[in-house]
Amino acid sequence: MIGGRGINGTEEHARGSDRPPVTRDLLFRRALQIIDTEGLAALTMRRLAADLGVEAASLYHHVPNKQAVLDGAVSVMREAMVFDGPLPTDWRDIMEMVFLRYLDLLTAHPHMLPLATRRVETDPVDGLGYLVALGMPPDEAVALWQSILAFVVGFATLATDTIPGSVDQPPEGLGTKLTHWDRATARRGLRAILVNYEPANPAPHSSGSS
Amino acid sequence: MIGGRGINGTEEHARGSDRPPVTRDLLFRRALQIIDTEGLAALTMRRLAADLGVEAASLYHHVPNKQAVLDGAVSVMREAMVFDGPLPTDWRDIMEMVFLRYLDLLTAHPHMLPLATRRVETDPVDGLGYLVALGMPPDEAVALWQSILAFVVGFATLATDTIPGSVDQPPEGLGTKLTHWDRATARRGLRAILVNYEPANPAPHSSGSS
DNA sequence: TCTCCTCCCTAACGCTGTTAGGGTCAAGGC
DNA sequence: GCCTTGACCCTAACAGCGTTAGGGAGGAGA
Repeated sequence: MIGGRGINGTEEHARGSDRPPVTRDLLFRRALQIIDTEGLAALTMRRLAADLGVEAASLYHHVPNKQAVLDGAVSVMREAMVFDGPLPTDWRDIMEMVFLRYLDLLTAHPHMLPLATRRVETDPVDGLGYLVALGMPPDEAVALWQSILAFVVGFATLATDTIPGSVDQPPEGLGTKLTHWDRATARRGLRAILVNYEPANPAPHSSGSS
Repeated sequence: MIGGRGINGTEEHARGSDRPPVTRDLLFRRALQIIDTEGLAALTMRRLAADLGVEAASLYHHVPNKQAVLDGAVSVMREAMVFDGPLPTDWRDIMEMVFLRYLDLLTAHPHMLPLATRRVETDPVDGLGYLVALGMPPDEAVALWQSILAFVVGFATLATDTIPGSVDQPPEGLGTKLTHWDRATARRGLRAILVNYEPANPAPHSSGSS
């Protein structure tokens, strides 16, 4: 290599016309793409840099360290958590919709799971305020929130981690069923947890995106 | 270093009297110890070897690769999942006890979580047979099993991953509560899922260790 | 005694994240 | 017009990682 940029562009590009300029956002999106298609281990700084037509050290101009890249990828993934259409009126239906969507998001990006569980984001907390607004005592709201989130995260984790054949001696043909994680099972568990909690005044309340 | 073993024992040890001989079992236990006390990243082959008074390459005489070390550490951790005393009679109480114990185990070894969720082990499957023996349809038993396991794994994951301060703008002092994962909340969620399922004949049935 | 086998060693491979230090080019002040 | 500044990227290198090749020391059995 005789100096990357000089190879296919000496001066006809105004600071990079042969390749799109590296930005934080593009960097994060490429990272998510690599993780999704090739797994978490495939994302190295050199690999990501090569994808962007740049050397590894150059990434540190845009980002302090690799962890920032991973966090950025999580943020990009979370962008899909918006709700455009009309929301259901029943608060339990709303909760179910939101968290099933979250489950779908996690299962759509299975390799992102170890990163996604690293922190609870702002947005779900807004939904927590929604529960309190419905008249649910704060302690109750937190308990419900944690329970549902735990169920969804655990379900997504096991659904993507449980590789077929990992269950030794499945009793009586239950093996194939055990490695198949049905969305209907998740919905049922979600409802089971939801019916266990009751807000004081479950009034229809318009809540924005979550 | 001028040759590890030669330093403090030239021939007065019959194949190692100054240090305990390296065995697979000891290797796994040391690995678990390191992970528990210093985190998953601290466990390197060189570090583990140094702990055992040996060089890194020597570990490959006992173990094919690092993954085997991690799997071994998981097995050692799982040894604590035995139940000596008399079991409850109600099948839901049994399930609750077993899975709360599992939750305690996971929270006691927080750094092991990414490894523990990698595969579903044989033992829980035995418990699954117990549900079927109680007259629960296989599909129902699997769904219940998956739901409970998902809840416990998710709860443990979030309880250990949610670092204080990671929640941005917690509404009205709920922040501290959100990062505190109460065991009572877990028990409540567990019951909520359990009451959603019903075996045909919930007869008391002596089940061994799980 | 000789041989085999177990157990450990040194040395090295290619890979990782990260830092230091320098070069090149567009933009902005005079 | 020039000259300086700063954004952006480079090469080179560091220590550490998992892993492999090849060899040496010493107990066990023929």
